Amino acid sequence: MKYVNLVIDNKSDSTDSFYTYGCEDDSVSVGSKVYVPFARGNRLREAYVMSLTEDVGQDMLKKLKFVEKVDENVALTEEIIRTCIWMKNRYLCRYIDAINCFTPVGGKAKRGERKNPFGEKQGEVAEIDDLTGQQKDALEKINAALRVKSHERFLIYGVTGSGKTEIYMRAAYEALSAERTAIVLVPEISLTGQIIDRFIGKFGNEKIAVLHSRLSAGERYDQWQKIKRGEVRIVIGARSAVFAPLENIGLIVIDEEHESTYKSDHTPKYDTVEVALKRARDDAHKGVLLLGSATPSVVTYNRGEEGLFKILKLTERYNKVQMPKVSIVDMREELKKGNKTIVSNALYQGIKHQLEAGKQVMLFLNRRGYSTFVSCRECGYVAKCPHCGVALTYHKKAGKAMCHYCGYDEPIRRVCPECGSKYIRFFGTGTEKVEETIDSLFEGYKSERLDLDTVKKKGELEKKLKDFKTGKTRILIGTQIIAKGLDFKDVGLVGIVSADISLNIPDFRSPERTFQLITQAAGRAGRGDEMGNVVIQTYNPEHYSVEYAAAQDYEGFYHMENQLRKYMGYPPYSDLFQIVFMAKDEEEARAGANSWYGRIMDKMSSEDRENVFKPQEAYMSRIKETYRFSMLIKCPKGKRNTYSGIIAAIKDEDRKNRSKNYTAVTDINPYSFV
DNA sequence: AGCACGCCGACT
DNA sequence: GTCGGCGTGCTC
Repeated sequence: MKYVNLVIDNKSDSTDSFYTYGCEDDSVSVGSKVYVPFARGNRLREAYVMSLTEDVGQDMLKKLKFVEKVDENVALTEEIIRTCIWMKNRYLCRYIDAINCFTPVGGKAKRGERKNPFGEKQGEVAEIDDLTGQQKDALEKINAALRVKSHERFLIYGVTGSGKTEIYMRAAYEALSAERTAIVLVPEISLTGQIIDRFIGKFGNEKIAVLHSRLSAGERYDQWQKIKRGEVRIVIGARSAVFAPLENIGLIVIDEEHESTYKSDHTPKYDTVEVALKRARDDAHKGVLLLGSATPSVVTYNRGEEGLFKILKLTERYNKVQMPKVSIVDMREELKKGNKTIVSNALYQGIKHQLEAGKQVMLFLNRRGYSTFVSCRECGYVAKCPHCGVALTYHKKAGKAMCHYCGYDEPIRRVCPECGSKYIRFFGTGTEKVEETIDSLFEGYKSERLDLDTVKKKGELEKKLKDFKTGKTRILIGTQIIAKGLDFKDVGLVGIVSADISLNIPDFRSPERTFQLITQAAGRAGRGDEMGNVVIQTYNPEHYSVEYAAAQDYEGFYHMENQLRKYMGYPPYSDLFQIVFMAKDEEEARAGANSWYGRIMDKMSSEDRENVFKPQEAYMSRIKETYRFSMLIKCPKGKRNTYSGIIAAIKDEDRKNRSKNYTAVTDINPYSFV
């Protein structure tokens, strides 16, 4: 007879704690999935064993109930349970939210084997002449850590086309040779078929499993069981694959580590890089964490400089392919010359030249965010918050320009405060407009548009990409969806229609995203033998992120941006806690936000209070009839536990209070603040 | 009395 | 989240 501490699979905050049950089944241990009678109805509930207890008190014994059934198919490991407890504290979610990340949700009894999700794919065996010297050095360091089975972290900073994938594959090979396993994470499964092909080509079909959110419940269950039974040694997938139930993990690769898709946007709002690090360093694995990017996030690179990651640089392109030639077009000059369209003369001439020479063209417009910003068409002035340095957002109803961080607002100006012109405009352009303009300018050349709406239809994306690959489509217009990882040999020109849209999103990461977008997009040009061309159109040609991107100088950008982050106290020098309050009734949401603000201020030291910003109406203040208020807390380095503790304590107060009519959702270091 | 409904509170 | 318990108030 033993006692087990369980977490009940109950979607409620108020039952988010351990319950002690008696257990007579010897096979039950930490990580077991069991069924227990719960609450008055004693209905059988799913539950997970979090820890074992030797003894329980007398009063507890009186009400003690017993484990009734064990589910042997879904046993988690102790390492997984440790990671779940860590996730609960780090992301302020429920235990069960963390546990559900690791379980094969929707795992119903299966009706025969489903077909392999790879289909008849045989994989591609890429012909690698030899590794470059830089690749060899990097690989040798990674393999050395794998050989002695010590936990180490590496960041490969390698320019586009420098051969990072080849290093991932060889490191995975080393891990497998030592009878260990590997996880390979990619930002978007549908766009990374190339990596999967190459892994299958090297390791074969049977050793690899694929995990991502687009699998059906049954497919997911099959993959999960295959991994659990030890039949596969490598798991490739999108962010949720970091939860693969592998044992003896030697290597976790995160390709394009800077990508926003690694931050989960629903509960639990985890950061994949952090979870991967937590798992890799666990004594059960002592694995190597390997991040790769051509444009590492400022946070990761800073951690590298601080010694938390070993930085491995790959500065040469494979086969000595030249970096593209980049030019910046000042759109203010275009306006002065009387060109009011979104295509500058330089871009027009560039496209024309490429099309006539039989080459292809890619055009990017990052229309992310609905945020309309306020700008002067004559001088490029953008209304910014004097306290936060981020662009102010136009609020039509209030007739004001507002800051989403601190709540500062100012009236909409009719006249530009910089140059006095009357050409103050609210910007917000989409890819459709670009398509329309391009089609009228280049009649007879087939163009296609690719953005989020297109990806939603299954098969549509693949078809459009195929048409471009075969040359049927000559001009591809898209959002950042087409900026990542795609490899087309005949693209002679990449045009960035407007660098300003991403630059002016009211977020401290805007310069970083702009730099990444331009660099990634530019990397699509000239992948074949000839040097490619890139044209960047902007109203901010002197902005450091545009200049450094045009110069293809990551480290220059990093040092500039890092200084600014330090000065402003943004990540990596702080963690940003965002708390969103939601309710059907506007006043309930407002009251909840104000109550939290008051209680947080009460619990904070006077020095910490200045890091708490007053709650305000969220930018999207009403979604689906739910009102939203949001609050931001800037948590300085080293105070994370203190601040998390305060928030957890307030959640606890709320847990017991049934009269509250709002929901508070915490997001630590959210991807987007709008 | 008998029942429908809604609120409350506890869940090991 | 979800259930049973219990009070209220309506109808027979």
